[in-house]
Amino acid sequence: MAGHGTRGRSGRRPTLEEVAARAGVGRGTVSRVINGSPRVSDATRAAVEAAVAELGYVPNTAARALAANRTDSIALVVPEPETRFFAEPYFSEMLRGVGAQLSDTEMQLLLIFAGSDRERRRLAQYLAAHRVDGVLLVSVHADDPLPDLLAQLEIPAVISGPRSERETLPSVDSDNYGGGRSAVEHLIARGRTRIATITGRLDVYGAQRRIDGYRDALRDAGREVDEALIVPGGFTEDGGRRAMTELLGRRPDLDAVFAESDVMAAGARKVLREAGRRIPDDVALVGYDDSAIARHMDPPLTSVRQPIEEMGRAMIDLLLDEIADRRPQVSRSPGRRQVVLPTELVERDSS
Amino acid sequence: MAGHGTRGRSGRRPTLEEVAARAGVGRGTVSRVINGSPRVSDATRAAVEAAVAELGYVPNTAARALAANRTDSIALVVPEPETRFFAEPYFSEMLRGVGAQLSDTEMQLLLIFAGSDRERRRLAQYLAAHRVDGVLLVSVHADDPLPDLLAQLEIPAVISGPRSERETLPSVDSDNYGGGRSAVEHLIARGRTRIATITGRLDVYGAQRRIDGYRDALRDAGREVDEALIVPGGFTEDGGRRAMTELLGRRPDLDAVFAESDVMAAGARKVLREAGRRIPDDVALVGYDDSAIARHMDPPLTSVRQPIEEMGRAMIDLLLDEIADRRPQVSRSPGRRQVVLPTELVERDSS
DNA sequence: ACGTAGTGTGGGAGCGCTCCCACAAGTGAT
DNA sequence: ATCACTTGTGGGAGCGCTCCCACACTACGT
Repeated sequence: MAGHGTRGRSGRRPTLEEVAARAGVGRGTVSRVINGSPRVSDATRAAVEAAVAELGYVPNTAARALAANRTDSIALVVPEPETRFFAEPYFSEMLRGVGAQLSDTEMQLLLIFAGSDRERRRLAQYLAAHRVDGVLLVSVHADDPLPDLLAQLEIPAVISGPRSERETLPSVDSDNYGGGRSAVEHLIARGRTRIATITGRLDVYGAQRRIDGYRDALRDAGREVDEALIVPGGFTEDGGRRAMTELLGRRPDLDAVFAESDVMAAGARKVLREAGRRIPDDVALVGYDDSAIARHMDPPLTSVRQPIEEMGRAMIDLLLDEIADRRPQVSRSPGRRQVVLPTELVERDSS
Repeated sequence: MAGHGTRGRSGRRPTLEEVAARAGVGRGTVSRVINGSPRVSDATRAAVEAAVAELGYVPNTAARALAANRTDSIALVVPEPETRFFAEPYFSEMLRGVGAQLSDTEMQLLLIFAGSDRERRRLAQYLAAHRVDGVLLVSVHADDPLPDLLAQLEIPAVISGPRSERETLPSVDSDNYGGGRSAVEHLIARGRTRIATITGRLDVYGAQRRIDGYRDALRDAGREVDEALIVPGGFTEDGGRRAMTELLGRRPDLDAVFAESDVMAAGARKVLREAGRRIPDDVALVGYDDSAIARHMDPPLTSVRQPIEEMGRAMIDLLLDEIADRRPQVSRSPGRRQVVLPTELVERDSS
């Protein structure tokens, strides 16, 4: 219970200076050992390490940040409200990936909400103060001023879900095109002939890509694309419901629906059920996101899974690269860094 | 585009000293203005504020932390894996509450995962270094050493979901007892006579309280508690399934089930369906958590809603109090601070 | 013998704040 | 006029690091 690497639970914490005294070396040497510099003899290093262990020394981050002018922390900015980001699979899975990848480093993770105006002003202050070494951006709209602000302040940033095909920021995305495509190919393989799609918000790049996948899958299978079978659902359940109603009115003979989110699929399912269509017998249904809703739907919903956790990991990798690149003022980033990760179709009973 | 509160987008940021020079005052005075001390004349304050605005001054957090020996940040510790915490309503809602309440302050939020051993060691280092002013603990098991560590280090902490009825830490909880009670009272009011319950993990205090509520609701209605109608489901879907199967075997004539989580309700629902029981006609079903699963179930599931966002807010309130109380070494906390927030029964079609 | 490179190492300077002591100036009682 | 406060202000000291220059000391050439 006594001392032994704990040294006065309530007393002052030991400083570099004290470790140096204990080890019989200078302050600079201890600093070198702590920071893993190679320019230290083995004997000295061992002595310092012993002193560190005996005193239970832990570096003072604030002092380090002040002296070295870096914070060793990155921020995950959540453009909060009403975003799909807060929905089930995204948030927790991405965080899991981010956390896992970060646990190998000394970096800490800050969570910043930028929903309200107040929060956004606060964020701007925050960034202006350079309180983080880098920023992770998620589900940012095309017209959001945040990326520009970051560029202006020269703060490294990585975005998940690029805003367009010519995203300037390093980005991580899942293969929305491939995801849409695989869903439709699956339906075709199952013998469906009149395949509709309920799309997401058309101002979201990823949603567009899913539609592209839908179109190309049909074309490549030699099918004609019937524009009447493409209806927007805005990523909401209610939107899905309305879209499905619309579709049933336009093309009563459809036999499959690809909803570009599980939530919209849930809405569509209700309408189908009310219309007396059986799933999957009369109409096959495929969703997107592989959320809890999909797993618990009746029947369980076939859905496109995105590797969200991996995306989180990839974002951290990119960001750390970006930060490292900027440290010595030489060698700018070689070029754009865009990562696209594959999706996976999870087949269940709805198709 | 020029200067004007932005001052060299890539140049050094202005310091207190520079603001002081600009305003024609001393360093101390600027510090006082920045920190809202009342001991500054109005004229001086105005001059300083003008200088701050002109230079676009933002305090350097690291320097402040070093000099004042506080970090202005708190950590939310997530004892990651397999926790129910990461499931739908909890994580995002609690974070929303925490974030909202924090946005009124200068405090920043750190997210720390403490799932693996490695992460836990890192966390211990982190706390030993006093890198946060306070800690938010969520879904901690009764035998977790973390609370003791925090006490030893004298780091203020608040726990959500007390570990037992004599939790020593300040805590925030929802009224699990009342929640369980209201679910059962609702079923009684609906004329159900043989009401079973599928419980959570028995080592979780909150789960116990829900069972207490179940028991008391029956007793107070003059019913007898049939122990055979109480089966543990461990908070998993599979557990819910097994428990339901067991229940059907023991008491084929039951006409209502209170599942102490939506996930278990989903498992129970499947078994009921396979057994040919109609919901709610033959068997009424009530869940707990009011998650997406409940909203999207077929039929939509009556469920007990916890005010998770408010819980997050309350946790921050408690923690900030705790931190403030500890600053001047006088006046210890007057006593235990335990907050219990009411739940709400959300009635849907399953009951 | 005398450079001429390395290696290790010590410690001064300084990062940008807060804390607090010293002190000037004003206010009101005696 | 004197004393005792109160109010406002300036600036020294110091928080615990990193950076970097200066200085041994060694090990080779020549």
